[in-house]
Amino acid sequence: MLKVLTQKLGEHSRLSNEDLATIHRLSHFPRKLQANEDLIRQGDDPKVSAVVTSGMVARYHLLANGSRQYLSFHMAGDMPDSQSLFIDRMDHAVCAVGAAVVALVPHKELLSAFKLRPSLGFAIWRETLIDAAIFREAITNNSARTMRGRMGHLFCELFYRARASGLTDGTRLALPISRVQLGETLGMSIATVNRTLNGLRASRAASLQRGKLHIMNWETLANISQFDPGYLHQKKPPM
Amino acid sequence: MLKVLTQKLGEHSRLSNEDLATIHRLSHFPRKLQANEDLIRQGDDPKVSAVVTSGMVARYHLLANGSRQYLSFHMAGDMPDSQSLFIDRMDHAVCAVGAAVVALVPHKELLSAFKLRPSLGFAIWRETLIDAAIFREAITNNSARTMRGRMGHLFCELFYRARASGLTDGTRLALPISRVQLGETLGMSIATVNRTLNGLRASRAASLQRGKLHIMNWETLANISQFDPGYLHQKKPPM
DNA sequence: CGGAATGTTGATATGCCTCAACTAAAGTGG
DNA sequence: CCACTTTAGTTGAGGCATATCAACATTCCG
Repeated sequence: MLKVLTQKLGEHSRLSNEDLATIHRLSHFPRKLQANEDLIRQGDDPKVSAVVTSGMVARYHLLANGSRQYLSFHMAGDMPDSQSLFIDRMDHAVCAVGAAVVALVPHKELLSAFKLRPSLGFAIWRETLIDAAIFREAITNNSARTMRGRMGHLFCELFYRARASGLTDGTRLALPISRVQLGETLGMSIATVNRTLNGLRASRAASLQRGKLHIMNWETLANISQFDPGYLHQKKPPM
Repeated sequence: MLKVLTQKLGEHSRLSNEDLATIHRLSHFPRKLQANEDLIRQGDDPKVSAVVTSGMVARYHLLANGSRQYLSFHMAGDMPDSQSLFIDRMDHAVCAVGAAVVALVPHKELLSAFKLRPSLGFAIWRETLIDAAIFREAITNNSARTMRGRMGHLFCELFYRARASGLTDGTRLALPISRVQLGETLGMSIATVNRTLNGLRASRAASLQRGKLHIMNWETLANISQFDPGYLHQKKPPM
């Protein structure tokens, strides 16, 4: 079940056999999440960290008016709450996007594993730094790009990351996200979400229908959104 | 010279005397930066990490059209390029905002210090996680708040962080940032930067003149921007 | 099959960007 | 130290992109 984690870490870090063995010795408990169910809430102080096993989860800020700002999306192998290892109170929440399964690993075991094998800790530290790079890119995306560019960039990133982990189906990716959520991710109104989606489909770049993202033309989409995968820091680019 | 670092880490982590001694044994070389000078460029692969000694530095993305998206601001004690410890190619640049001095510490020494004393590594890891929390807040700020709220929130955050490190002068803080940079931070045009600044001053909340941020009324400003410092994860809030 | 949630599209209003003209400040060389 | 140049800041007018509102269509789910 933690195979997804070693695979993910392998995308950017070199792990020794000892490191791998240490990971596979960690206890872990599966937890199934329904679509939209919260895994962690803002203000929580969890004693376990989650590794996504299947499906997709998202981080979000809960705003004063009750609406949300989605911050990032996480798929198989990702640790969406790695920060809770070292930070007590959650400053954001994590919920399932569509149905999902996570494996819960006790903080205590992770921390002693890091003390035993620093290189393993460094790999997960690196993973959290890549998370931060993704956040930075989101700042730029939502602040400096057109609506079209924003949406295209999000689609490029999600598809690129999923493809690196072998989660895509040719040119398609399961992305069970609503229009409202897309708007709360990209900082646009629902009406604009729809019109932008229409535009991308009309340009034969990408479409999102019934929870499936279809990349119609990668070149076009990457061009529209100025997508440069460097910030994902993968060892070998799969495209 | 690394005193600023131990003080900063002390804001969120408990360090043993051994940890402190290990930090003070690190070699470090000062580097003076002129206003606007780059410390690191996008694409670099630095072998040293910087600790800000005085002044302020900023991270930014360089965009295709030559303009910038500023991502974060860092003051005394901060490590604006801690990520380069574990990630080879810089996905963003770091420059001085006004004149600044940094202390450069070789990666090799930091890494062996972490292996020797995991708790020290964990403290700096925690620091990078707080950085990530600040990035997340910037996503929300630039995506979900009004122009007024955005600017107010940035001012609150910078002032709050500076105050925690004893870098403020009553209600004033040196913030040698131009209108253009402010616009490239908050995703607004220069004209809007000015009008928003006028609005905040007219509301007697805050003003920015000749590189000095003046918090005229903290309550008002925090209210305007829905500022909640929880995400900064400091042990004891100074206000 | 019925009700609720989600998605779609048009009309209208408005906040922000763009452009432009101007002012103030800072830096430079004689 | 002052004239000159350059850079940064300020403000108004106008147009446009996007939010808002509203009506309706579709899908989902019990």
